[in-house]
Amino acid sequence: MATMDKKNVSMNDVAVAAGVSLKTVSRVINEPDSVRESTRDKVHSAMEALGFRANFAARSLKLGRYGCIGVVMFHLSGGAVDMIDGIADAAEERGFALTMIKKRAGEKMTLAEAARRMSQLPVDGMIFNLRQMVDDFDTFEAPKDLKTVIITPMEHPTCSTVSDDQEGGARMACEYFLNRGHKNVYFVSGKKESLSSQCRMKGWRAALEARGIEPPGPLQGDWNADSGYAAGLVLADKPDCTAVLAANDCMANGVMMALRDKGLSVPDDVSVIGFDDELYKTIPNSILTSVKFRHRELGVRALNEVVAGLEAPSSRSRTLVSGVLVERSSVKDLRA
Amino acid sequence: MATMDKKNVSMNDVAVAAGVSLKTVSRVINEPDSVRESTRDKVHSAMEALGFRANFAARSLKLGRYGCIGVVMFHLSGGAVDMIDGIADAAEERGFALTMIKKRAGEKMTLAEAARRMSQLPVDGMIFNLRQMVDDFDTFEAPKDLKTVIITPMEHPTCSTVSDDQEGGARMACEYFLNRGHKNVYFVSGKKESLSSQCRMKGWRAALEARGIEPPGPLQGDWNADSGYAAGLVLADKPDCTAVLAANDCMANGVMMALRDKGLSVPDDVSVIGFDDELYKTIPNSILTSVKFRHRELGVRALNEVVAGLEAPSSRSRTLVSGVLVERSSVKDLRA
DNA sequence: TTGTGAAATGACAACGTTGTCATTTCGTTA
DNA sequence: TAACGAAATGACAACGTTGTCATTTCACAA
Repeated sequence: MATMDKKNVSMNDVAVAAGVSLKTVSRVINEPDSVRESTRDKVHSAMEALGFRANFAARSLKLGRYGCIGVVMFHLSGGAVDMIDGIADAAEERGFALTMIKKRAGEKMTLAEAARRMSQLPVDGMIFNLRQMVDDFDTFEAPKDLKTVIITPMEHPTCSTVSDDQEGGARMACEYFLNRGHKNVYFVSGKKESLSSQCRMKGWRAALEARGIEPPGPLQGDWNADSGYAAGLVLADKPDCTAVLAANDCMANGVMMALRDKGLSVPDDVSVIGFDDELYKTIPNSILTSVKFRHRELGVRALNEVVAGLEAPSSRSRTLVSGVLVERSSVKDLRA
Repeated sequence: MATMDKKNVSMNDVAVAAGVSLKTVSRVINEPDSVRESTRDKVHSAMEALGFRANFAARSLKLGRYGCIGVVMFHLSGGAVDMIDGIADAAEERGFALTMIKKRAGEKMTLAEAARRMSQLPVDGMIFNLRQMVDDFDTFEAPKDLKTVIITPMEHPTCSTVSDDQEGGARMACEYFLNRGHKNVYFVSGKKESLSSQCRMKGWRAALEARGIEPPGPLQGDWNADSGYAAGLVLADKPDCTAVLAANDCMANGVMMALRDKGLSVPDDVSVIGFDDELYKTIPNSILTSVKFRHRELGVRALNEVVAGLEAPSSRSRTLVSGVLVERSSVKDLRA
């Protein structure tokens, strides 16, 4: 059979089969309006019959671009799904595909290393998803011809960055407490090395200090419910504790369970706010008020920033995506 | 400056700068041992000085392969993170990068459509992550030159498939109940259109029927805790209900909360098993026994299957990754 | 019919690599 | 020193597209 003769069908094969020139086949694909309808049909039939598929490599070589955005996942956690979702949807919409690589578990990857690997791949620009500190963060310089956007709460000297406003979210939650008559707010942190946890803590601290309140020592957690429970047991014994901000919903739930086990009621005795708004998925009739970040939106913004910067890779911007306070009934208004 | 003269530095530029031929530069990159050390050093310095980076398109064009595996996410849910993690790690290890596209929300994507889009991208093979039914599943034929692996519980006539053994996991959980003296097992399902839910239900049914037990009508849930709670309220009124299998942990938790609110104790009055083993993250001191699937392993297997099939795209295999029962204390042994 | 300008098509080079094969250089031995 | 084989290097074509520019075909008016 004719189709078995060659491994790959090229435009030339199609051209011969259709009795036209190579260039005409190219035109049928890239500027169909410029070729007569009868010719177009011939070419289309030939493509169909031979099973032609344009060669990505040749095309990119000629065009000098790939139509792909690189994504480096330094960290792949729960919220990452929504972010990838946002990145992928936005990419799709703008006609880009994603090329992804990941830091291996245990491996220590620097920004420079990530950039080096990415620049061997078919990408026009790249996004780094960076949730922890990395050695060469401040000294890193992105390749001059490859627009680079870093998703991180820290500011970078030369690259564009995009981030949730974690600090602002924490501040918002704190002020929510304070505006309802609470005199102080305790804080349960996530893992020490997590930038999210650090930012949330920073916002909490700032909000209290802005009102002249000395922040009490934060309690160290590890994101999971058990560590929240342990913190809750400690907090239950503090008479001045009327408000607790936990760095995520799981720990907030742990805190609430501990308080309950100690005979205290939420929100009547102690008010609680968490982060990420995901407890309702697991707990029926959940009452937990929570700060929710729009991970999807974050991804969309990051991708748009890359695409916008393709022509001017050295441009630099900083985008913050605000959080939202999802109100339920875990906070008591003490003024009432 | 010399570095500003050209947009992209080619091997030719390096060759001229180093005073060697184009081919020698190529050799320094691909077979360094075949070039004298002094020459190698000259070339390396030149590459450094000019900031040379090999052109992916040209290289792929010549080699006829990309070193990339395509991933199509028809569905991007919680467990997907671990799976992507597995795929990415395995890819990394074998020297492949990932090229990813995603079905847009609301868009209706068929396998043929996904294959068509992927074959325009730089990929040597592809993985479809398919968690719901799709119109052309049975009629789909993968491109002959592009190894295709589908992650799905259904068998496919021509493509290789990889899946968790969801049915087996459900059977295992059921038998766990039955072996401990339970005479019947109730089932709370996930969303109707989910293949996971359907498979889990099928396994539950099979396990009961194998012992000559008529399965009671399943209760319809939607994966979230509230639907589990509703189911739990119904089950609390059934005197013969001693064992409940919920299609995920969130609903299992809902069931347990409802039972408790109705004055029943878990496991003393009713035993419960869930799926996914994630409740411990959210609930302190969680007692829920759960069937856990190894999503990461699933991803690894899928990638390995693609890579193994690169040379023989039409080969076909079926891989099942077994689940694990994580025992806690939510099941009572009635024989004791 | 012929002439005209616009529309349609084609020939050829170029993108930056790697494979093939020829040539040069080198270290050794006669 | 000459001759030799092995090691190192180079010249050139090829991969499958798209851009440039030249050529052919067409519809229409004279």
